[in-house]
Amino acid sequence: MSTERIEAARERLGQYMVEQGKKNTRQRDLIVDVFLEVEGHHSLQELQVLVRQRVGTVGYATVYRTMKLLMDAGVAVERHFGSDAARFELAEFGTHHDHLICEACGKIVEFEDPVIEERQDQIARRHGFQVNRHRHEIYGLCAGCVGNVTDGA
Amino acid sequence: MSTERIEAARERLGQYMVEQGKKNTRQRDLIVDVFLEVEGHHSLQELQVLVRQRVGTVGYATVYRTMKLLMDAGVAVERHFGSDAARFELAEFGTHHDHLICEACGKIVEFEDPVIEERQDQIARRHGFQVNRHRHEIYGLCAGCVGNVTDGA
DNA sequence: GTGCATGCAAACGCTTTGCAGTCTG
DNA sequence: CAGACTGCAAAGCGTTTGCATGCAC
Repeated sequence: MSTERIEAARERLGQYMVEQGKKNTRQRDLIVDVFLEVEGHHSLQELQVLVRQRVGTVGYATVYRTMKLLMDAGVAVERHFGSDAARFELAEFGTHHDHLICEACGKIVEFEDPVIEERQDQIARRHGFQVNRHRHEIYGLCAGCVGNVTDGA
Repeated sequence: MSTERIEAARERLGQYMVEQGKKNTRQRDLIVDVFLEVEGHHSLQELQVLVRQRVGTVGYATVYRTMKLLMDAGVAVERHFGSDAARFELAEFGTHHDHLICEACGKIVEFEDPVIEERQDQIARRHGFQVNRHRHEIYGLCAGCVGNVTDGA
C-alpha cells in the first residue's frame, strides 16, 4: 500500500475527527492502524481478528462503529462481493478502480480501465442518467486456480 | 417483456421439472406466472405480494423455494443492488446485460455494451483470470430525477 | 400410496443498537 | 467533569431450514 495514500487517509480522518469532536481512543487508533496498514478487502470479523492479534480486547461493535466512522470520514469504502459479509477497503482519493474476484480462492485483484469508464459515461448519457458511482466486478478463476479446481473441494 | 423470452423460460423450466421429478402445484405455477409476467427486478417480499394479489395463500418460504428452483433451472437470476434484499430477474438466454440504477426513484434500466464486454475479457486475460461472469452497475440519477431531487425528501 | 411441496415457526448469520460503565479532552 | 466511546448482550432483518401436514402424480 502506498504510503502517500495512507497519509492522505490519516490526514482526512484527522480533520474529520476534529470537526466532529470525535475522540481518539486506544481501540479506535488500533483499528484505524490495522485497517490502514493491512492491505486488501477485509470483513469486520477479519479486522477484529487482526486487531486482537495486537491486543486482546476490542469488541466487535467497536470495530463496526469505527469502520462506520471511517466511512463517514470518507476514508473507507464498504463493498459487497457475492452475498458474503461486507468488506472494507481504503477509499480512493481521486482515482478509481474495480475488481477481479477469484471464485475459487477468494483472491481479489484491482483494475482500472479508462476505456470502460468512458464507455460507461456514454451509456449513461444516452439514457439520460447522471452518474454518481458505479461498481464493476468480474468473477472467475485466477491463474493459480484455473488448472486445479476440483470444485467440490 | 418479449413473449419469446418468456416462452424460452417456460420451456427450459418444463424440461428441468421433468428431469428432476419436480411437481407442478397451484402455488408454484402461480409464482412462476407472476415472476415471468411481471417485468422488472423484484424481491421475495414483492413477489409474494404480487402473488397474493391473485390468490390469498402463498407462504414466504414457498416463494423463496420456488425462486431457488427457478435459479437452479437457470430461468431466474438473483441480484443484489446496494445492500437491500435480493432481487430476481429473468435469466438471459444467450444475451447479457447490465444495469443503470437511479438512486432517487429506484428505476432500473438495462444496458449492454460489446465494447465493455470485450475490454473486460482483455483485462481478465491480462491478469490470468478466466471469466465466469461479471456484474456492472452504474448508480446515479435518471433523467426524471436529475432536476428535482431534494435529496432529503 | 409415495414422495415432493407447503406453511409455519424457529434457526441463522450478519448488522445494528440500547445501556451501564469507562475514558478522553 | 461532560460528553464520547466501549463492550456486552439483545434486537433487527433478510435468508434458510425442520417438521407435520397436504397434494400431485
